[in-house]
Amino acid sequence: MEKKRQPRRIGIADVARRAGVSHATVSRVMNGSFTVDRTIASRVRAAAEELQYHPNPLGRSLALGKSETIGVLVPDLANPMFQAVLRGVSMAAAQDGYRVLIADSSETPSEEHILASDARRRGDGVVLCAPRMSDEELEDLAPGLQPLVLINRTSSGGTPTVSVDYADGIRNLAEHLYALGHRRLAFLSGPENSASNRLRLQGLEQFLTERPDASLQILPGGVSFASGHAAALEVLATSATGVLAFNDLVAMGLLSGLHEQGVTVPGDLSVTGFDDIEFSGYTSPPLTTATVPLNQLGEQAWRRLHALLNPKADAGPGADADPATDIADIAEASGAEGSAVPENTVFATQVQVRGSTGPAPADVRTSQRNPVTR
Amino acid sequence: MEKKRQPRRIGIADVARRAGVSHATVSRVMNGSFTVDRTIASRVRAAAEELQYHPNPLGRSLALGKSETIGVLVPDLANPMFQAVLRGVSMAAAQDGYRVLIADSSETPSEEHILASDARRRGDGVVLCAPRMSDEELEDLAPGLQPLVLINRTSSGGTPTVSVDYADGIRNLAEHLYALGHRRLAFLSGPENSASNRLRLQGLEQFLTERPDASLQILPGGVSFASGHAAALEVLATSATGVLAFNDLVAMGLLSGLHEQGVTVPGDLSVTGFDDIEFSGYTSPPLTTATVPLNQLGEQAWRRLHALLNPKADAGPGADADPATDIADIAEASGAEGSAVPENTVFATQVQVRGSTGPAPADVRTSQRNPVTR
DNA sequence: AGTCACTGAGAAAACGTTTTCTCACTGGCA
DNA sequence: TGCCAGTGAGAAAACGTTTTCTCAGTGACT
Repeated sequence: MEKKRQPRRIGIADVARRAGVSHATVSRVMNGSFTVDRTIASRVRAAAEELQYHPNPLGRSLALGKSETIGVLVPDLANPMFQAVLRGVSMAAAQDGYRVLIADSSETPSEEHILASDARRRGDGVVLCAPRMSDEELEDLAPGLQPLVLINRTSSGGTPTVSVDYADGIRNLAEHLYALGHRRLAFLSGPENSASNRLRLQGLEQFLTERPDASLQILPGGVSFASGHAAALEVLATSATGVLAFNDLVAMGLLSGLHEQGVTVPGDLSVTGFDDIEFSGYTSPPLTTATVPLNQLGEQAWRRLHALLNPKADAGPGADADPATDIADIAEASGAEGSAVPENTVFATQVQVRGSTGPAPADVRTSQRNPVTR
Repeated sequence: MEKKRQPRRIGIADVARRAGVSHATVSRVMNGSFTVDRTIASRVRAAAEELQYHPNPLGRSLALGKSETIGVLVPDLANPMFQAVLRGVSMAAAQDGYRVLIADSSETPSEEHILASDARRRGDGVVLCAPRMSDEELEDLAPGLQPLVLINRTSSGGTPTVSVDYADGIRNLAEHLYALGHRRLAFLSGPENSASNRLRLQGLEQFLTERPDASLQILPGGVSFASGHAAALEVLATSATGVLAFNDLVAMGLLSGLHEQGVTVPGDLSVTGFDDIEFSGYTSPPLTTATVPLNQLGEQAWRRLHALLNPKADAGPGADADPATDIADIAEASGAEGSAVPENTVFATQVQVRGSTGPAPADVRTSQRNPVTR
């Protein structure tokens, strides 16, 4: 029989044999080392070309101790907000020659631990995007995940965080409604253990202290279009004239649900979203929301991670050569003084006024509605 | 000085040493081999637990020759259609314990080659989602990418393809407009080398032969919201009363552009999209479109790839309890005979009538409009 | 002419697993 | 007691690279 026609993919050994040199030399040539004779180098390159040789990334990663791949964990890939963030990370990482491994926990906090660990081990670092796990769990997990960057969540261990000023954003939205005459507001809250939800609540609290004549009712909500849709009746059961939804998705669901109930927006009720996802400008009516630079959020997360992965020239003179000591640098830097560690970045939001908000109705609408039991 | 406090991550060797056994035994225990003594096994497990040992996936992949990771190449992560497909693949793959590496070519066909090859080499297989490269390039590339599954594109080499019946879909949309009285139609076409665009054109051609009294004008378009927006004036320059957009994104852009021009939809002009992306039901007016089961598209792509990766028992009765056998069902269902090679799956679409289409205007609208030069 | 620095390439170790091969040991049976 | 099958675990090869170490060869300088 024949010679077992090429059972396994061609490797560096084949190239070496063909070029009549050693593995080492082939490796040197492929990696652009200039310590190889011109003629030999070109011979190797020719052999590689003829054999269509491409180095196996696995072997390469193992030897190099890095895979130029990072993991990104998101709570739900169906959510446009996370899609946008993921895209921001991916684009920015690609720019620097890195790839992204996606992990979707499907809004299941208990899965996050495993997914994050796995994603981390398969790459050089990981980005946790709005993880839903508890603070304790996050603290436990974070040290083992380094290099790690968090989005919309913080951890004590000096882990870089990229986040959005939700408190300020929702306060501004509330102010916007207040300025339109709304005094009775409702908030469709997000997941219990969502950090960004807590921030929104803080912002609203501040709003309430600043505007004593305003009232706020907090309704249990969710994070999806469906939960917004489902909340329509509950919203109508309140006396609120302005509703702040947890995010655009919820707001859009609410809009849809209200429409089915024959409620006019913003005539009867004003609605705001949050995030300014791509299509929030094209709902009917277009959604008033707080713009979040989602792509930049991802991009910045990558920047941070990249800095962690390449702790290159930033330190002062007399930098030591041992790469392992940068751990010490990191530990040290997290201190108070203005050393190498960057502050956590917080993105500001901007109120984007569209059609879903308008002046508070003049008549007392509540009297016309059935206060649903509860 | 100290003992060089754990410079590298702990490996199988550390566990072996601690448990007083060899690497091999640790490996056996970790992989659930039953050929290990109970007491030793538990000792190993204890050691692994204490050391918080997790096998390095890189080493594992190298030895096993597989990484349980696949690559997915999409033309543009910003496009909700591809997001949905990606999600479908990712969810389904995760169900089977696989991860997804994303590669976004940013609608740059020349990049696809490199990105696809890289993604392929880093994983066990790859899904090419609507690649924009030329047929020749695809034919060249496909053999080197196996195991490979194509979405909305075909290749000669027996590569499984999962696709959408765009021809039928757009024909049905055209019929829908025709039934509403529209006779002069326009098509905002997609990318030149998009296979799905060609299919749409074929479907429209068939429509024209079936409806000799209808006319169609083909306008160069694009794939994005922006291109739809930009095409508004050009559309108005035609005498068309019904416009078929390449996809929902373009249709939404067009809607937006038309709105700015003061054109009423569907009063003055009817508009259709394609794909039924998540938010097309919430534009103003809601978009009439053809529903494409995007998630299923991705899911099915994964099924196919999975079948290629695990060419396991599919023959004969004595069905195993493994739930994965439904792959065989699918293959059988689409094939002529019950053989192992699955036919390409084609998903049907369904016209989703919403608010953006209506009866053709009674008056000859063209006379009221300025025929723009060209 | 002899040493020395230098250049360039091969041998071998390293990365962290899995798996085949090999062999020591145990117990049953003749 | 001696043989044999069977069990279970260690040694070593394999996966495909990169990189350190080593050393042969070359030219220059004293």
